[in-house]
Amino acid sequence: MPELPEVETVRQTLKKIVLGKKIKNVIINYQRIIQNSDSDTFIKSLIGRTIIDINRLGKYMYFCFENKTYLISHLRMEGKYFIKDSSLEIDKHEHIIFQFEDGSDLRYHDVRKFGTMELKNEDNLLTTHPLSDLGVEANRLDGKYLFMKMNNKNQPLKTFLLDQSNVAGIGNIYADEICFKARLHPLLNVKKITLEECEKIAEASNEIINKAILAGGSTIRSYTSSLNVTGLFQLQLLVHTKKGEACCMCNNTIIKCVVGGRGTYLCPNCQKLEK
DNA sequence: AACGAAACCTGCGCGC
DNA sequence: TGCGCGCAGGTTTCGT
Repeated sequence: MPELPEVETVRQTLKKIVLGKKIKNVIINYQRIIQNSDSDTFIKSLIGRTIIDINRLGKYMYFCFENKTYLISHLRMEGKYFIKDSSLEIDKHEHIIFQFEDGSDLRYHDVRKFGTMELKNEDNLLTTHPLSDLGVEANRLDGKYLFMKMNNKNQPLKTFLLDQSNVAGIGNIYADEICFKARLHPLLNVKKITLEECEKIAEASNEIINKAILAGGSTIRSYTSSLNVTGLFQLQLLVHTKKGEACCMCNNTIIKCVVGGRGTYLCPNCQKLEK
């Protein structure tokens, strides 16, 4: 469940529950989720730590501990967190389990095992990959920034928007919605995009992402939701998942195509390649 | 620099 | 019921 609004929702919900909790033990059932550290080091670094904050940049969430160490977590396609009593049986998809001193667990659940976790310290948190490579947050864009980033690039608009070093936090759902709101074709080459159009893209992104955060993100195609929180922004989606339906602006039929290998929804009448 | 395809994984829905 | 295929909200890597 992972674009900016969904990760932000997880962050806010999780923060209310785990702030101040102290880690008693960590269980790793699938090692590959841990990046740049062996299981032993990972576990030893976390035992005794108290969570004092949870922050987010783009789709990366990070836990802050009292000794100025950090744990970056990326949910990728299907990562979720659950809080459970430590005595409850461990689900086969619960790969990393943080056991707190109060008897509760924070369990990382990931059917496809694509998610990642990485330990950082105060010195390298923001200055090394991945956080050092992120562009501006998808709800804090301005046209001049986008226009500058597009300079000398030769690629489709959607590909540009999905590149996290250009804009942090946009994924496949919101990329489609932003292109539609800006009335631009996802395949439109960024070298043809004007400053004025960049202003429209920035405005569309800021508005859509902020509305989605307020709605708790989107829940599509997922039966269980992280922390039992189900977003409602899918009710406000205008093109994504709407193949065959009527466009809300012009009544033409929404089509589905492929851009950069990703399923892409658009209105061929509102979003024309040639103007 | 840019593209596609493959890789990392599992599960679901579909047509036969 | 079973099987194979395509698809999935992400990112990295590799070959052209």
